[in-house]
Amino acid sequence: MNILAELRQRLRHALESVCDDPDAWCGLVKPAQDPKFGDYQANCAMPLAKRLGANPRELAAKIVAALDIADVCDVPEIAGPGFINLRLRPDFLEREANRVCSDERLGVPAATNPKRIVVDFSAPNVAKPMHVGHLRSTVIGDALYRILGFLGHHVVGDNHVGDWGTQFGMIIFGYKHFLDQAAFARNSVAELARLYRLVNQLSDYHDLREALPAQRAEQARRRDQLQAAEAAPPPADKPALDARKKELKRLHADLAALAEEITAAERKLAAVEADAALAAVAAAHPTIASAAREETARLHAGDPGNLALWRQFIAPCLAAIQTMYDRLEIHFDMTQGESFYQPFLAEVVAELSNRGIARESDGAVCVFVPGATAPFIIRKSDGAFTYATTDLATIAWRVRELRADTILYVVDARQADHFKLLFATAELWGYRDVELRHISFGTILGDDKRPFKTRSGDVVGLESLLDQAVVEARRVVDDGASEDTGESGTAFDAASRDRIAEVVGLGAVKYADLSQNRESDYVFSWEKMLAKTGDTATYMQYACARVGGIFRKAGVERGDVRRQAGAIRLTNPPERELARQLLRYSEALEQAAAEYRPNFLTQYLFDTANCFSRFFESRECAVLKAETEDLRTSRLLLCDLTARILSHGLSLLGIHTLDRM
RNA sequence: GUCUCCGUAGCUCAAUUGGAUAGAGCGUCGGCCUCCGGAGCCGAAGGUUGCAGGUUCGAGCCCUGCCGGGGAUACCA
Repeated sequence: MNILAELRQRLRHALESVCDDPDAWCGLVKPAQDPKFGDYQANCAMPLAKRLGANPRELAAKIVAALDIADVCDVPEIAGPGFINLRLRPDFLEREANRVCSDERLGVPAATNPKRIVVDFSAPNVAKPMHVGHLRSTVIGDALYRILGFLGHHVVGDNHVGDWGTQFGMIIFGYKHFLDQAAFARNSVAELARLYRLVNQLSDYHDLREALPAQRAEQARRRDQLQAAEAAPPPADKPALDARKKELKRLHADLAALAEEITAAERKLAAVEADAALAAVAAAHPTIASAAREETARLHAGDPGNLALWRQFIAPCLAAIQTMYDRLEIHFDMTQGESFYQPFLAEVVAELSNRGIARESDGAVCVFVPGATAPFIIRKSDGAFTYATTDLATIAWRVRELRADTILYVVDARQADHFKLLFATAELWGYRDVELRHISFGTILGDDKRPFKTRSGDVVGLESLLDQAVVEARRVVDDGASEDTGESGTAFDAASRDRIAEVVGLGAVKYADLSQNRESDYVFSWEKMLAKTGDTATYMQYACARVGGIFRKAGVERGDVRRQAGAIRLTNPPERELARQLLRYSEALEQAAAEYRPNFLTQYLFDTANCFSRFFESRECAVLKAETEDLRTSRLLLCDLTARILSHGLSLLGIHTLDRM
């Protein structure tokens, strides 16, 4: 049972006698902020009284009188300006706890009207190695996929990989001109990545070199402009003075940004020119950028040679990213990249054009969404389609073939504008029944608060991050963190230690990302990623291992305790707190699903492990040395239920637990 | 220029969408293994929620204006 939902339902009935729109108000039942206010609180009396012109405390009393919850709560208290405080009855808590104990679904009801939800996540560019930037989409998307699935929805996980864009033109060009046969034979993916980087670097080189004189001229112009502005006599009145100050500051900032851009360009140029061989290659291919674009165009036009190369490249690239997913245990129901939608693109453009939704502008075919400044370009002036076109075709396909009710795009916040235009265009096109949602997440920043890079300027590879996390975890295991207990680290054989390190290490990385509110940017820190104390997956895993320890010491199988005749009894505060917390699992999942925010679940799990630790350490809650046999069974059941919920909750985040660690 | 997001404890982040005395973790300081696993527990210090107004019973959250910082902004995805 979802207790919160139940209380809302009860309140709704009570409100029927007070107002004519109870549905609008019953949502104002919330978990209490402070234990002294009870377990839940209804905050509806104040705003409702205002609307009805009544006294809020009197209205609260009226609501309480109409409220039929004697079987669930003690008599409600009315506090402060009109809060209705609800305290769950001990016998209700016991009854529910015992019910959940024997419930496969741990008290979480399945959705009564399941939806068909497509979760579009991860979506790396297959031509490039995965890096930390891919972690958020992958991990958050996977968690949402699992949570929504457990809640009973029909979920389709789709990895919309980038397998058809300009990067393949670059690789094809690189393959034709710079291939190292031996390296390709040894490790095709690494060699393709090298070719991509090389062509990219050379294209940049020429572009930057061409742009540099103009940039320098611009820099000089702005410097003069700034000097002139600074030399001008300061205006007398305050507003004008402020405006001038602001203007000067802006000029300074612009100039600094430009200078930085020029420095970066110079550094890139120098990197090529310092390497004689590289400089020679660059000189030999002055039009490399357009040549690469032409290779892309030929591929898109169906050129047999390029298509054959593309096929040859795509398989090992997909296999390479698959090893990453295997390690992270990320599952997709389909991996349908951009290339899949290629046959539908022309039709999308034709239809939107014919229906007057799109029109030509400067040679490109665009949709001008009312209220938006930038156009949504569905065909470039050179005739090529864009990812806008692909995304539209993808919506059509998912609605037609998958009967999607909802499509979630787990994508970086920087693409918010793109999705706004995409969704608006889809609506103009007639897709009004499908719910399209951008599950946006913030950028990973470095210590300098700018998008994350290592000192060398490269992004941190995903694999090395995972490796380091596992190595770190292995070190803790080898140190024998729990050596005092008689279950020391040294008691584990090498295979067990590897397993523990892998579970703990990967759990730490995933949890660090999931416990963050996805909307906010966050500063990447190895320390945080590798942490094993505090609000970490390790903390929950440790709680599970402690439960395992208790049962080992008791010589009892966890499943057996559940099947025995005993029952949970709540005889003191730590037991009660723990039980109440365990009964909230359903609420936590609903909340996480409603906002598509896994951090609500991590928060719940941390609170739960915390409740358990207090229970575990409390002298009044000894399990094995409980005062009576009944109490011992009751507490064993509480331990078992705690571990089941922690374990299950973590599994929905893609994180394993261990019986011992 | 326009649009958009953000500013919370020394640091990294929460805050149940307008609720009661703003919470965690890390770090710092002080207590806990004669007791089921110390990867733990208990406690302390630490805040004018960037600033100034406004809306109301009530504001970190909503409105206005400033200050500061990201991001996006016509043919890369």
